[in-house]
Amino acid sequence: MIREEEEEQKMGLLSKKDSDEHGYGWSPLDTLAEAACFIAGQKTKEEILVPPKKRFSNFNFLNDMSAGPSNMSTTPKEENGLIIRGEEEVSHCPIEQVTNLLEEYLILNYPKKLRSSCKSITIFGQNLSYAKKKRASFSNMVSGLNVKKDIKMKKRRVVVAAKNKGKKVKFDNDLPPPNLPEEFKSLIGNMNGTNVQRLVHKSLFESDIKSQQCRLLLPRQQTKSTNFLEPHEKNMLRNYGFLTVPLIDPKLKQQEINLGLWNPNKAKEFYVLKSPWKRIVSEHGLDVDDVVELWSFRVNHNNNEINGGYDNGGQLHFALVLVGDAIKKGSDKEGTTSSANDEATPVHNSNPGARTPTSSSSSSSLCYIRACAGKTKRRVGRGRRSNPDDNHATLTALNSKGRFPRKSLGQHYMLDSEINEQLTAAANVGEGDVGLEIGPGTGSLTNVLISAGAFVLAIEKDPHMATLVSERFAETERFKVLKEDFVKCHIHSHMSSLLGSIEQSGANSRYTKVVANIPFNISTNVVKQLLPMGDIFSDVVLLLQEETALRLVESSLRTSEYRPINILVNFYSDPEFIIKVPRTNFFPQPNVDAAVVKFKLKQPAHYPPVSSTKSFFSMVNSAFNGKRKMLRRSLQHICTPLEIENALGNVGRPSTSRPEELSMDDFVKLHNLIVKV
DNA sequence: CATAGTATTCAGGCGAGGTA
DNA sequence: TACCTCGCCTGAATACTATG
Repeated sequence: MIREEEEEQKMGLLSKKDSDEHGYGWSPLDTLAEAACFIAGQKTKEEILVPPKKRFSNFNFLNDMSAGPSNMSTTPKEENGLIIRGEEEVSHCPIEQVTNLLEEYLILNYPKKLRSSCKSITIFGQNLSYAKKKRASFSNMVSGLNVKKDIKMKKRRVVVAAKNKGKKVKFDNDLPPPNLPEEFKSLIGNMNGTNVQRLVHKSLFESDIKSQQCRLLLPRQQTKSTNFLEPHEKNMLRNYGFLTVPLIDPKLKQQEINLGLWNPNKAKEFYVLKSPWKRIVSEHGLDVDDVVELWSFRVNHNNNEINGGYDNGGQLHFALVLVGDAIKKGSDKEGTTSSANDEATPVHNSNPGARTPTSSSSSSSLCYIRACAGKTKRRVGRGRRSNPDDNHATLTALNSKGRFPRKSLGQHYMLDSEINEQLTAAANVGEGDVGLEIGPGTGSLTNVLISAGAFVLAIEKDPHMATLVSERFAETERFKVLKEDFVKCHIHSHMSSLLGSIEQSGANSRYTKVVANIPFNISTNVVKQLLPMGDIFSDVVLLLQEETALRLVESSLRTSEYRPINILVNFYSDPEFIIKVPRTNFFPQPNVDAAVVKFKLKQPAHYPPVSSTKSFFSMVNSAFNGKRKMLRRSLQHICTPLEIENALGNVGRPSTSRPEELSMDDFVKLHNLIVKV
């Protein structure tokens, strides 16, 4: 037990019984009602008007407000307070007595932990001038009880108040005139930036700097007057809580930052800058009292081609500018200088033809919302049917489960239903086919597969997403989901049981196919696992990292990319590169582009003729283990160098061959010759 | 216009959930 | 399990406003 509580027990203020009695199911409202009963004398709690209220911190004890104190100039709103009505003892009770009684009651009846929860009780009495003087938070009343923690809290507050003295954020427009540094003007001009405006001018506070908090609160007064967001951006923020926006940092380096919204859809919405704000703070050595300005501007204004026809406002960008001493600090950290003395002037296409490398990188890393929203709108414009799995639906589905894509699971959700259709088309999925989907996520691809007439078995590792997708397709009998890790599960037995149940239902399955958007980090493992399953699958269509896709499909002899996986791919399948898929189609956006690859699986009878696939791939792996070694050396554990040289001669290769010089057919022949030996 | 009560603002606290 | 990140909540400071 902590020392404070021991002391309180000695004083008879706290007992374990109290703690148990009030530790559960207690509410500040109950306490206040009971305290009011105590003060009022005879009343029971039920007789006291308790207005419905969520926030309990500002209860006003008002004596007989129905009559209304004669000198009360503004009528308090009932919902703000707990009102004790009509009792003589209260209405005529001197205010100091009310205070004392309240204090006495709470000390006697509630342990410290609970007392500290009703900190702010504003007390009004008939003598209002006295009441105002006496207007102190209850925490201050309690802090006079020699309770260490409360004294400490009080001291801390005094320190904070002293620190902030004189620099409290002004609520009016008493801000210095906007003054965008020349280098920012120039850069924004090069990006064809328009609608340049200062959103926020702010001295940094502890909460903006503290590493635990990782955020910059944007004063509401300043942001609400600027109207810097377009309606669809506001909607996205309200629905999903954040928006990724390209930011020019004080070193003119471009990065992305998340703009968050607190208290969405409530009267008091706040904008905050989130990740990677913490990194910006440390990179620029920002500290309390440093002054920063956040500017916003739009790029690609009226450029429907780039904006996907979504709107004419252009893509939102931010610029973070250091002001005053912060500039020096920032430049000291960087070792460069900057000036910020010019008058702010609007930047309007000062250099329309020029696009800096920064700006081009910006367009390649459009914030996900804009990139994907643009696509959706464009499709609608072409008159295509609206799809239930557009970006909005995908994000809504995630939001409905309170999910954010997990990096540990490599989750990147496809936002473009057209890509899902192309995946399905590549596998030529039709009526009666059986599809295996790995990682269905929100079910956007699943939906396309089912619509194409397939029975779908989905394997989902994330239990939340498995629940989501099973709820979504609860109506259909063509769908089954397994909460398993594909890499570890026995896919053969699952497929057998599914095929069995389909046959029992009287349906005839034509082909079994794999169609999946899999996490990039497990793609090679999945490929290795799937391709040898020509006995159950006819086609495997995967969305892979573009580099992986190219390596699997197009790696040629004598290149550093030529590896055992290429032998495996060609041994078991005929691979085909279908299309490239830009990274902007995913949420969250990965750092690489993707591509659709189709593997037409060979039937086991059509595999290259080797006596044993196990010994064949063992030999291939041994050969590539010593990639720079000649085969006669790296395979000498199988047979003698002379025999290997002879075998290579029979294959038509020089005796000094290295593994990257042999095709899959050459390896097959070599294996068969060595095995014969 | 002065006064005093109410409303608003926002820095800082802190707990919850996610991640390494 | 410790650390990170997020976002709601609290309360002091300040602005607003009704009244005489």
